[in-house]
Amino acid sequence: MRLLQSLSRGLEALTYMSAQPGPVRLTDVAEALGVDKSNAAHLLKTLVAMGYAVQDDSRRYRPSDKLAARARTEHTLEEIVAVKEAWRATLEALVAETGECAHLAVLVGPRVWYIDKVDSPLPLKVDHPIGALSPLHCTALGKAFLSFGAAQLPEEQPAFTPRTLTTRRALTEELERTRARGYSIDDEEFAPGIRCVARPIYDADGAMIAAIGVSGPSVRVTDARLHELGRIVAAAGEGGLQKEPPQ
Amino acid sequence: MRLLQSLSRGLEALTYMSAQPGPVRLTDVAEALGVDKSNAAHLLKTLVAMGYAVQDDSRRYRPSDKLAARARTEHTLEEIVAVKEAWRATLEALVAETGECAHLAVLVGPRVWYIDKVDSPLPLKVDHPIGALSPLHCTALGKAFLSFGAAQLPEEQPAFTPRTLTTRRALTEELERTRARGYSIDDEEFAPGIRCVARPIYDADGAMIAAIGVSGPSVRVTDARLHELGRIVAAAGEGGLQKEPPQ
DNA sequence: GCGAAGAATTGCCGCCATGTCAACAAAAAG
DNA sequence: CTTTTTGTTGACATGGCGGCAATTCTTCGC
Repeated sequence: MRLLQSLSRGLEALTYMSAQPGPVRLTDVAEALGVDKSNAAHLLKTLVAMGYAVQDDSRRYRPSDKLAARARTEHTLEEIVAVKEAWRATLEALVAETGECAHLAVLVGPRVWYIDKVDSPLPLKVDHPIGALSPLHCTALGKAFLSFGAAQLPEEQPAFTPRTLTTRRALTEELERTRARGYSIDDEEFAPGIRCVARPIYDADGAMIAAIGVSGPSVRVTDARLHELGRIVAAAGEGGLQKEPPQ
Repeated sequence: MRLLQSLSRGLEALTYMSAQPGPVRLTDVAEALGVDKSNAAHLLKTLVAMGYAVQDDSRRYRPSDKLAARARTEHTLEEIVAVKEAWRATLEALVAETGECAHLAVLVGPRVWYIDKVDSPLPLKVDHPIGALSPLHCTALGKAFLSFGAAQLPEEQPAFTPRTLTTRRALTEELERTRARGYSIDDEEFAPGIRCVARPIYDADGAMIAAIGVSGPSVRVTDARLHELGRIVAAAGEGGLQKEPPQ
């Protein structure tokens, strides 16, 4: 079996850098790999050009922060916190405009994790606490990830209310409708009396990084109001990040 | 600038695999990269031999699960949420035992991000909301990451109170004391009237993944009480995860 | 501020590692 | 069971690669 030596050596350089506590010099890599420093330079330049390493200001190299994310199809904590901070104003604007509460969530395995929220000022309100986790198949934020992001429909779709969609077929059709609509809907599927809409937030590479949504009690959110909220949420987003995946 | 084509192509194969939802066939990689399938075979065999890809039973390839671990300076969201859920009972036990509030935080760039908390039942209490971010150099949770984790001392250490340590020398000495003690201390350095202690939580590989701490108002937390809280926090932790790095 | 030492970059050249092709083997599909 | 598709392997030609040396840049010590 023939292996490619240049590829092996490049990956060895990457492995070496990953094992070091801090950024490394070019000569360190050359010594560690037992190659000429000009070759080490070519290796490192290639890793940088391909996005697997970065070179900092002091001419040192370290593995790219995107390396893990690239491998796991997941974003770094810093990217997630950056989105949370960038979209805070949009959450506040949504609450100001709609009177209902607004949430932001990320995907964690088969669940969504609420990372920010702005409460409604009204006495009757929805409240998903920051730090809470919810399922994908019966929440608007979760359906956003299933429709527009990398989430996979979990093996089981337990019923939370009489309105929960629990068959693969019903959910697949619902996700098709969601994609066509541009925003997802939870119509009292997760909790009785609560209706929500949500839509994706994409990163600069066009991957879905978060979902943003608005929730209200069903006594206030009529059918017409639900779709109005959906359009408002679909149009919201001026946090300096892309709203839609690039063509 | 000359890049190494074999290395580029190998990394392109890795990137392609990372972007696919499931394992890929050899011919998929060959088509995606526009190379002959025998070359794709050599590329993939090399990635497998170097530990960056694995081949499953159906002759398909996917990025190695260790890819992220090999290169990462960060944990996945699932690992973080697993820690949060595993340590919830410990937070509650700490509050029951001490009467003060307890927090859990992760490292995000040059800050800590509060991901869980249990409030003190007393009317005078500390409250860092879940989702809040705080600096490293003047919080107990942050100092835990600086002492026991991968955090680097930021370039600037602004004063938040008259007690904030703001020189590199003073902070380096404080972090040495913290390592010797086994828990970190914030002695009204971040906010007047608030004292905190914290200690690291490690993952199975011995990397620090989170910090857990207890905070109280200084009118209640005397010098002696502060160290007592430190010892309690240092001894806490029965969430099924390691408390200390492996030898 | 300057000179020395160390680190990094760049151009060149020889050669062997690599890419392609074709034949063959194995697995999947009908 | 047969056909098609996918994967493997050996051979060959060549251009991509590795090392060397010169040059440039950065850091360090005085």
